[in-house]
Amino acid sequence: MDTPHKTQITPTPTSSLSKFEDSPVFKYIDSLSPIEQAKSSQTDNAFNSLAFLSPSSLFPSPQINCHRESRFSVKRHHFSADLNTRVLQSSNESNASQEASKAAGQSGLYDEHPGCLSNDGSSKGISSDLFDKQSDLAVELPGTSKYDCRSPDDNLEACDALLKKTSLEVVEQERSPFQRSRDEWKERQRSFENERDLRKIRRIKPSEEAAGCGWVAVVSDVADMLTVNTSIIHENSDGQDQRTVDSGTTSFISNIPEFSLDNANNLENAESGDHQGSCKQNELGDSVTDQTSCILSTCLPDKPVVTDSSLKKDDKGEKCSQLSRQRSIRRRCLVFEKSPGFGLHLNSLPNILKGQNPPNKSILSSMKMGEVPSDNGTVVIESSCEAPASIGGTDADHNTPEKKRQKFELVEESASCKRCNCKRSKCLKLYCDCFAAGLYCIEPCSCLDCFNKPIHEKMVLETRKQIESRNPQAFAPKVIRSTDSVLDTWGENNKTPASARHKRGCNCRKSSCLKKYCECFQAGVGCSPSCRCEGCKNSFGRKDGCDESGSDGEGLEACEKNASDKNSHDIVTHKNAEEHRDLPVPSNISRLPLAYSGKFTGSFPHSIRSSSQLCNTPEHGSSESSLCQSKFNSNLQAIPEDETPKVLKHKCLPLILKTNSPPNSKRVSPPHHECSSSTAQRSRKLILKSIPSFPSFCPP
DNA sequence: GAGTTTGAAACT
DNA sequence: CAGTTTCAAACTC
Repeated sequence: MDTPHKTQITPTPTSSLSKFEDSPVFKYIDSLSPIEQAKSSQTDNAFNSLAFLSPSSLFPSPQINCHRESRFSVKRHHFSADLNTRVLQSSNESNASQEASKAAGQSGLYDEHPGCLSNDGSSKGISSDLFDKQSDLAVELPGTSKYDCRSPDDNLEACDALLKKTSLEVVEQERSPFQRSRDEWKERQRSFENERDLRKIRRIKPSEEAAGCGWVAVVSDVADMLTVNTSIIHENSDGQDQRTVDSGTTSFISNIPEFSLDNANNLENAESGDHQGSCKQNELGDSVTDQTSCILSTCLPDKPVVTDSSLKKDDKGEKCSQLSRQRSIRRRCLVFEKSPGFGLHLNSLPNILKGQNPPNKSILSSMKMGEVPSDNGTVVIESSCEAPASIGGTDADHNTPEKKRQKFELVEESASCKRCNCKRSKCLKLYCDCFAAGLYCIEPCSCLDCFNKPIHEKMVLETRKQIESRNPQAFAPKVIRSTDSVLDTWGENNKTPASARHKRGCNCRKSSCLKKYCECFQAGVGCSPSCRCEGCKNSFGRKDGCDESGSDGEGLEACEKNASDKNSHDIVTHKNAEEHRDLPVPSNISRLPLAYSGKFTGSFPHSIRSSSQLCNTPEHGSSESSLCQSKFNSNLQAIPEDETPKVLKHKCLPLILKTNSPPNSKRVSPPHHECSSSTAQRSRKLILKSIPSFPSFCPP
């Protein structure tokens, strides 16, 4: 780093020093310090150090973060203060910051080399360039004697010697105000380091790391910090790992929504390198994972994230396996902060069936119920076959560790399920499931030349905007739960589970709407008049009105009886639709598509529900879940609402709900496998009524 | 796993 | 808006 001094100052150390001492600035500083002239070099060093810092560096202004994440800027301080007070006091603290400094120093890359931070140097780099500069400068300070000396004369050795000499003298003296301020500055810089490291977590990209930017070290530092965070996690006195993240941690977590999967993986990898073999993977692993999951769930701001207690395992062995599973959830979701309404989109339910037949228990158990606000603003209460029972269930049922664990697994799956194999679209078109779902591609994806990654955030956002400009509904849920009025329009006979319908309808010509080529079928909904399909035989409901779902077989005879085949579905009519109304129907929640490009976001409070919260409806016995499994496989019809399309495709069920974002492309509604299976009585139709908790998304 | 089919998305 | 092309998932072998 060249400094002005370098060019302005004469080459000889002596002359430069003397000139410095003669300078007005030096005199001024000197006048402020009781240090005698003889120790001016010390002062000089200090001066040089600080001289390179802009006032804003010392006194960061809020605008530092103004580019992005106002949330962050607000909460950051919280975290900073919290973390710093805890971290800085810990014995590890110095290591973390020192290593961070070291890493930065070794790489020699600061923000003057934005490339190391963000490949595009724009989207992310821009947002926090200022901050990074400040913090980077701060990082340099601690070990900057050499650096400082370099400015005037580039004679490092001379400066070192001088510094040593003067420092020895100064140590004995009363610290000057200037020194005190310097100490304060150092402290502040540590704070910055911490924050900067945290921010860097978000921006590190694998390629950059590979480029030797030393990010591994930084990540490692971050890991340390995250580990420290675990201290914030409280454990039950009984030793059970019932942890909860305190508000501070939560804030922090929510402040780094862009914690990328890659980063997380790197972090994890780096860590596992050291501790591999031991499932101990420690707290860092847990911490990171927990936080990551929190991040996922906290893509919705302003709500505390309660990590599911299931995350904590009783035994380490389980922890290990869990960690490996958790790896899969470390997926960064698109957070379109700049575009109101965008957000984490977990709506796109992953393929539930694919590769998982029958769905595992965890999934099934998690599909208990949920509510989904549909586009039209109605809230669809998702119910499972067990819904009725669950309603009368007890909290105890779902609070068991096992239940929690299942829920967590579900979250993992939901977050990691989506994947694509795009080869030409660069994952920036709706062809890409991940992109369409508002998710970044992750490791499991087999895409080529993928641009749908956090490092290309800007491009992703732009592309998204472009697509939306063409079709504002492009990212809106394709399948919506119809309102009663709409249902009327569609006709009684044509109601599919939950009266859901594909918004645009399908256009099938050869598949007879009996294969997943058909979006309606894939979504588990019947075809509607809006479909232009030919020879529709959609087992969920034909567009001509023939509907197998015909309660209790009424329409079965009239229609082709596919009921017997795997695609036949018993639509369970919920006799007690009213019961659903009694369920805790959060006005702001449910399985909303987490990424929604709509403009309705504003109408929804930012709120997050933890998976446990989401599933706070009494859960049903696993036995029932089992009963439903087989059924579920073949019919996802019970999936009430809006979108289920991807439910069929992926085996993930999102438990993470983001309410404030209205439906994004693929909204996920937990598949409600109806458990009508086991008994005749269960074949009753489940009629899911919408609950007008929300203002209508769609203007009349 | 490779090739084919299919229909949505994108383009003209 | 319709026709065509592109694309990736679904499907088949």
